[in-house]
Amino acid sequence: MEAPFNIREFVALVTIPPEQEVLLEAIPEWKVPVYRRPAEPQFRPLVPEAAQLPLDFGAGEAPRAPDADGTASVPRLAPELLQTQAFDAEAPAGGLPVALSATASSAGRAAPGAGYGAVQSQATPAAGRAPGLGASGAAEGEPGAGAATQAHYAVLLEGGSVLASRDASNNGAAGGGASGSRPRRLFPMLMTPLSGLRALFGGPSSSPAPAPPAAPVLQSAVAVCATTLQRSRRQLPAMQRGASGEARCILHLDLDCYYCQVEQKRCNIPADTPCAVQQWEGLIAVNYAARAAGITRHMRVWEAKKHCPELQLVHVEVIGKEDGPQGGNKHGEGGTGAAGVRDRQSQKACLERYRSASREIIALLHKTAPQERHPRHQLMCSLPGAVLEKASIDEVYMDVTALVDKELQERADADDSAPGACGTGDAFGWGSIVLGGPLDPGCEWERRLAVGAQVACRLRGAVRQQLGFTCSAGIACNKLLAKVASAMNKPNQQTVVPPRAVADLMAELPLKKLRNFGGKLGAELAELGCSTAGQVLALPTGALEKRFGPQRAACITAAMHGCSDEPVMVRELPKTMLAAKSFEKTTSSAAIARWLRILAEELAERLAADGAENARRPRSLSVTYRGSTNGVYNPTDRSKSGSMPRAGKNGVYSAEVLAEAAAALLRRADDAVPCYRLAVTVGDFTPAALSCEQGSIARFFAPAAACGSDSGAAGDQGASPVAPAPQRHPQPPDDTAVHRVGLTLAAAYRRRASGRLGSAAAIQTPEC
DNA sequence: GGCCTAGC
DNA sequence: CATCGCTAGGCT
Ligand SMILES: Nc1ncnc2c1ncn2[C@H]1C[C@H](O)[C@@H](COP(=O)(O)OP(=O)(O)OP(=O)(O)O)O1
Ligand SMILES: [Mg+2]
Repeated sequence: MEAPFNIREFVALVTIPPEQEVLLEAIPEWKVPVYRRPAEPQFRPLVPEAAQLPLDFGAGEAPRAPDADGTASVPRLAPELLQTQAFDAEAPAGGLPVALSATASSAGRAAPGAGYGAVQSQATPAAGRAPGLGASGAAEGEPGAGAATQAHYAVLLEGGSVLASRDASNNGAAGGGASGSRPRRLFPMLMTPLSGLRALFGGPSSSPAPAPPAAPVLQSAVAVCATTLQRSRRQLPAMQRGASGEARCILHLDLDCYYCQVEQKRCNIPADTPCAVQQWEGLIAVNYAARAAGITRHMRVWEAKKHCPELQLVHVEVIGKEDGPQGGNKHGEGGTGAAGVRDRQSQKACLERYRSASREIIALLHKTAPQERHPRHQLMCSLPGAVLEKASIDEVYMDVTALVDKELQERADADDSAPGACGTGDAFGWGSIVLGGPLDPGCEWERRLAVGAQVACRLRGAVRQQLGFTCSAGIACNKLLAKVASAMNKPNQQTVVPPRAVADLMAELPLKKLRNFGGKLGAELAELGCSTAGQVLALPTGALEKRFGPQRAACITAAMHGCSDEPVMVRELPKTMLAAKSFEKTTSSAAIARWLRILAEELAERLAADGAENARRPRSLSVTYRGSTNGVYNPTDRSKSGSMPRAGKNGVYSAEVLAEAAAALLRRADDAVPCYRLAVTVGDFTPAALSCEQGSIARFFAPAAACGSDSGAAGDQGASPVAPAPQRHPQPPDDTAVHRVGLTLAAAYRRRASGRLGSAAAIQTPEC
């Protein structure tokens, strides 16, 4: 479990007498080599939902909601800069500085104390859950109300304890014209005292003992840093914002002809020889050399051979004993190309090779762009490195916003004033292709994307060099565009989408290339005469609403613009696991039982490995079958589900038990026979103790209990082939039909909208 | 719980 | 005909 980001553990306090604002201005900013982003200085709250968290650490301050328009009446940032005390050159043991806080109040009443999220919820979904500086971490002795204007400033450190607390009153400190009421705010901070020291006083980073700086100078550096970060995240075009309103940098990585690469590596087939992976008679992956010969996925083997006789074919691994009626789970496979012992009638495909390679890739990505702060590289606040979402067996999304911040901060720290080196990352000779022309280092968003491109390059280099796989990447401000981009230049390339290129990109973009629009939803839009996103946008007003309703219409329109605030979710583990086999029609219950057994064997094996690796076990089990309705083949799968049977002694499931439980579920179906396909699925994982033994031994102790809970009446009927068949006919798309298209899209929007209004914490739930 | 859409 | 095998998520 990742420890959620938590502004807690340490706090140093700063007093900022108003008159010191003048002093601040006297410090030429160019001398403060912090990462500074040019942006217009209007204030908006960073994270509206976070504003409602109990962030106050001044006693008695009540959380305050933002104004109706989502903004809050916070004046300029200037005052937070300044004079410090108790700000040690040594990083305190409890953590690193993560935020600046400033509270001010005018005479007589406590500051409203609105807390603004000190962390971006995008980059750190967990932050929503962190109580921030809850009452528990409250500073002592923050009286809040005073006679004159008071200011309370703090540097918040990780963790939670409050080291000290200090107020500044207008009177006491110095005359300065007092400003009025200033609600408290928090600013994410990108540097620690140490980095600030080095940045300011030029000690080589290896220098053991940097000279302590004058506290005020240091503080202003810290504050400028925070300020610039703050500014850069305000007032973004909708397209660039996440749900939090912050700019993001999103990568989409997609392995090139994935299964082919796995097999070519395994079988030592050179990349430039035409190669395809077959599953029985169909191709499921085709490498680029073979694509050049016109071979495509879903081609039949004979067809492909016709196009390209020298095509190297590799069959996916198959399991299950060939032909014999018993299931002995022997892993067989058909060599590189030709003679393999494989029998479609008795064996099933096994995709474990690709799953396991996928896990390695994910692990490497995770390692290369760590989610946690580097232990030695403590110069940063503990914003997480990257959020990784496994989107399929060969794709990931990564939110590298925090990494980009970090990189830019480090450049600033190093006074690496080589703005020209806003390179697109060419370390490996895999330059990015930038839509709409080269990136402009003068544009902050493009600069950020350039850093994202470098990160992508680094990640691809790691995958290439350490695992031998090439992949392509898209770099953009949201998932939608990043995915479009990653597919635009393949193989082994990456594509950047700067905001200025989006309109042109979308204008011509075929709908099929947009996630969620490749199916029936896209087909319906095609019925309206649209084949590109631009054409959808050109539809007469009301046309979309008429067809899809206002909600879905709004979602569709946003997508057509290239807008999406869908967050990159922390997801690296599968939520369900299934084994499936389709076969020729069978009415034999022995054959069905045998298939169930083979499926269960595979599943049991995978489950054991997963349990050992991830300390979890599934609670639900379901059987999917394809049968007939009214005696005629029905291509629509149906399913029966129940709860998992009890695991064996060591938490390991035996294939027998699994198979029997599946069979019991199937018995509850009256239309499963004749049967054309079976699948067994497990899911609903829950934490479980690690099993100490690997599955082989536990097989001995198969608890006889069949189906765990419900369905005590397992012995119900089996036959009655001609059942009442309550099924409808294949529905013509008339007006009365349920209109299910585009629901996913709309639901995601609603979810985030409610997140903004209600509990921000609910948006992301942790992995089990 | 069961079915549907969308994707790789 | 129904290309296979697999995953995620939505609605009722
Ligand atoms: N319909 C399918 N049935 C079975 N396996 C599939 C299917 N589609 C894709 N796969 C598998 C094989 C692919 O190598 C892998 C990744 O898919 P995908 O990324 O779409 O293509 P690809 O990785 O083969 O080529 P590309 O270079 O275009 O990404 O998933
Ligand atoms: Mg791919």
